[in-house]
Amino acid sequence: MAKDRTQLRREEILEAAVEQFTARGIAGTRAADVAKSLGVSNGLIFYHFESKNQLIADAFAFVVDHGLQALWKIVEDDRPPLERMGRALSLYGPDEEATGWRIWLDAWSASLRNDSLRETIVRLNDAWEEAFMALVRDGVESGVFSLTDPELAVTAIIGIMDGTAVQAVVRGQTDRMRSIRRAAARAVTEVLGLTETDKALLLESMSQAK
Amino acid sequence: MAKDRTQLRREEILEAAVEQFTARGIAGTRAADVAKSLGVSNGLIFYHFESKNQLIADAFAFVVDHGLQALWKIVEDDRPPLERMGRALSLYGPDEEATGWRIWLDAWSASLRNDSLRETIVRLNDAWEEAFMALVRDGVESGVFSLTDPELAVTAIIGIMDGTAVQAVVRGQTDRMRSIRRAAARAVTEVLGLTETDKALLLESMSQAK
DNA sequence: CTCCAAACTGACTCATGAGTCAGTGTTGCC
DNA sequence: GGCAACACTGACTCATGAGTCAGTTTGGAG
Repeated sequence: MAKDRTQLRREEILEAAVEQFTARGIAGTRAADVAKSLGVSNGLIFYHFESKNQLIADAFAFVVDHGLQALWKIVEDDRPPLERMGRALSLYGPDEEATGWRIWLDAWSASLRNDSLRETIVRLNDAWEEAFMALVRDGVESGVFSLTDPELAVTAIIGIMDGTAVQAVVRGQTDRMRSIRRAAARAVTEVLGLTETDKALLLESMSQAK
Repeated sequence: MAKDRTQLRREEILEAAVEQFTARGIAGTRAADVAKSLGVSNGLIFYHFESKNQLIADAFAFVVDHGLQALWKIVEDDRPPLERMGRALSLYGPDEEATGWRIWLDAWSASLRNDSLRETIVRLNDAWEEAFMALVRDGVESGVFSLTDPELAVTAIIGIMDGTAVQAVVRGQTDRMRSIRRAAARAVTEVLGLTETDKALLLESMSQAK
């Protein structure tokens, strides 16, 4: 099932759109920006997508699908739970520039007026929850994590990560932000109920680049 | 120091603007909407505010100032720390409809392109951190909270609350949301290291309306 | 009461950007 | 190699909404 010409072009446009959204924000991106960045005509965008709103929704569905593929590769790996958790957390959490997260603040806001985008976001959130839940259960089963209520732990972890991301985007790279980031990482190890050795290990793997 | 005519009008406009932002979103609100809701002319908005961006920034500064006043009233009260924490959390956290939070998702996103708004948001975040820090210290001092690192606890609490708010806005009032909300509230009691009795008390006071 | 400055009006300009469409180029199938 | 069908172009329309401005009203100081 080789992707046909149209399919390839659509994906090219989606990738370019995401790039532009990241750089200019969703509202700040004109259809023409996407076209220009690909060296194609304005009209082509609307040849392949019904409207700008649809392009936005499709673009997010596209990144979400790719992100989730990467996530499941980590979760279903046969490495020890602690390492998988570290990898999942650094995939999820904001990097130093928080570039990847800017787009999500935009998406949250845009989802209030774009139902299909909202559905994509909920799908993403559900998947991450499920993934963290699987990881937490594995860790508890193998005795590395020590906690009583996985759901509570997962909610806390996701909340801490989202919250840190928001701060990271709004505050940028400041001293205050660096200390928040550290505190957040340590709070997660706390939630998981790790031994001191394992805390250090997790922090180590979280601070590594993807 | 009676507020003069101009000052009053400015505040009227700011209030109306916030109302409109909540209902239509920041990007979806036209200067004309604000004017219309007050029954004044379009031009008056620009007589009192230099630009729409400035109106946005000033409107947020306005709600922030009011919110923070309410916050400090709670923090500096002479009630026991547990009760003050409960009150602060229910002031901060999203209510059932999460209406109050929609505007913040918009604000985060808009702050990426509005520096003065960004500064307001950082000021707000700093103030909440300071407030929670004070509450946590008081609670630890009086022996009600049992935790080793206040900064870590505050980062976790704010993260959990922000994260829950994001979910609440995106998911709306669903069953999944209700369970997330419960898990989040309990995760906070966990972070504070409360006794079973105090956990129940805090949950009680958090679930009460403002 | 008079008069001036400040508050206010609303019709206007102007830039912007989504979406259209008539026409051109390209592919690959018969 | 001819001819659909599809991919693509780019100049165009059109709605929208921020911001302007010349003129009008108002309120309060003298």
